[in-house]
Amino acid sequence: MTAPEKPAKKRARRESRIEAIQAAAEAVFLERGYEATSLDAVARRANASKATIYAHFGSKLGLFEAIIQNVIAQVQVPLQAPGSVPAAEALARFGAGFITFMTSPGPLAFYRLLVTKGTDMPELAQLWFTNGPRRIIGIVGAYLEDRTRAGELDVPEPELAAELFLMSLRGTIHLQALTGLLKPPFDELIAAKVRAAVTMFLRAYGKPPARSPRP
Amino acid sequence: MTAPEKPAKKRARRESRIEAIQAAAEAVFLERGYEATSLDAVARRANASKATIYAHFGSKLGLFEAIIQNVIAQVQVPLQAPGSVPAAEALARFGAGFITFMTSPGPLAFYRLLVTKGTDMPELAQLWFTNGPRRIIGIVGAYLEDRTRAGELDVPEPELAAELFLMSLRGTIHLQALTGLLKPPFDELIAAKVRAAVTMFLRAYGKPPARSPRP
DNA sequence: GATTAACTGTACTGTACGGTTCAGTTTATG
DNA sequence: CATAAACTGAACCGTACAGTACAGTTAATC
Repeated sequence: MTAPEKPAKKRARRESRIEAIQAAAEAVFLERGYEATSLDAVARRANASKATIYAHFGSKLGLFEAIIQNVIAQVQVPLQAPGSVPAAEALARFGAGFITFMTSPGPLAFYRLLVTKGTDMPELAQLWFTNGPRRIIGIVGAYLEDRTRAGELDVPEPELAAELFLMSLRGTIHLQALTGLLKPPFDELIAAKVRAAVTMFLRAYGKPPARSPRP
Repeated sequence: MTAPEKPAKKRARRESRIEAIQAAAEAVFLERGYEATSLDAVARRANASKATIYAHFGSKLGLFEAIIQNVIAQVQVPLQAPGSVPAAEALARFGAGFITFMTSPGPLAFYRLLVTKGTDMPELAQLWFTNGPRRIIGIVGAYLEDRTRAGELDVPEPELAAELFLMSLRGTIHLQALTGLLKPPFDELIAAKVRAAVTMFLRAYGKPPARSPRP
């Protein structure tokens, strides 16, 4: 067996083309959805030719799956690691970060894609769920557990409580943003909703500073 | 002007054809999505001809919008009007009814349609939002307000609390069902989640029977 | 039973798109 | 500078589909 020995610059150019195609495809898929996206449009946007697309990705579906995988791998939800702030403040930051992310254009479009094509690609849907929602819930859950151990909160099932807290925020704002009923910016709306959710959460799981301690 | 005087049986037949087409179109649209639905398939399923479809609905988009409107008008979310049961029980029924509905096949498919085409038809999206989420939240909110007045609960902002409660249920189960990661039945999962949400809600807004009254 | 509204079935048009082919060009390699 | 890998651009094939046209049929009306 002779090793193919791919020369460096050839490989670099090749990958730069692949990246250009991926970037263009991501944009078009997110903007128009799977079915409404034509590979001619992708090629045009990438300054590439359809032949190259097919050489690298094999088919429209292949390209799509590569894009999805890529987006999942690259996305980073901005999660403020809480320093030494009160739980109310930390929760508010978690909540605001989460819902702001969920309602921003990219993630909204990605959510639409996943919701429509997810059933055809279970492994990718699973990957998304693990890397996205599950991971975020895990982070907040860990925080709740930590604060419970520290005596600041009293959360018997941190993971479950984290899910309820975060998901309660994915409420009407998300629905309205998804269906285009609400146009950005909705910072004030978000702030109000977060305040309400934190209040409810602390009424349930907080330890009131000095008055009426829970038995 | 001579009044057209539509005779009864002609009109009946006409409307029966329209209904057949609507039923077929609803099924195909829900199952395959807007783009992937062909009017030939709809015609076949309705035992109708494309000409008739176009005579009644004008275009594919026209048919689609009629279907959406029809579904919104006909849907009834099963909301148990709570009799004289404790709030915990009433909330559990509200919650279970809500999430069971949200994760059943028809509503899931409808949600997918709305999420992908909603931005193109703002009036219909608005109609859905008003007749669906907003209405349900209103019903639960009214219940919470009533129980608060009756002294069984202590909910300062009933509408907001209702939203948080219901939306917290639309959590991972809904996400997984949407993306095909979870196949029915998930009654046990739902029951567990509902129990958790009710517990959290009552910790926040309930009046503990005898011990440690809130100030 | 003649008239007519509504419908079916089929064939057709035009177009858009997934995928392929290929001739010619760019660009790194040795 | 000759070679070869990778790419472009454009033409092309087959198919699927929105929408139209129309000839023939069903069925209600008077």
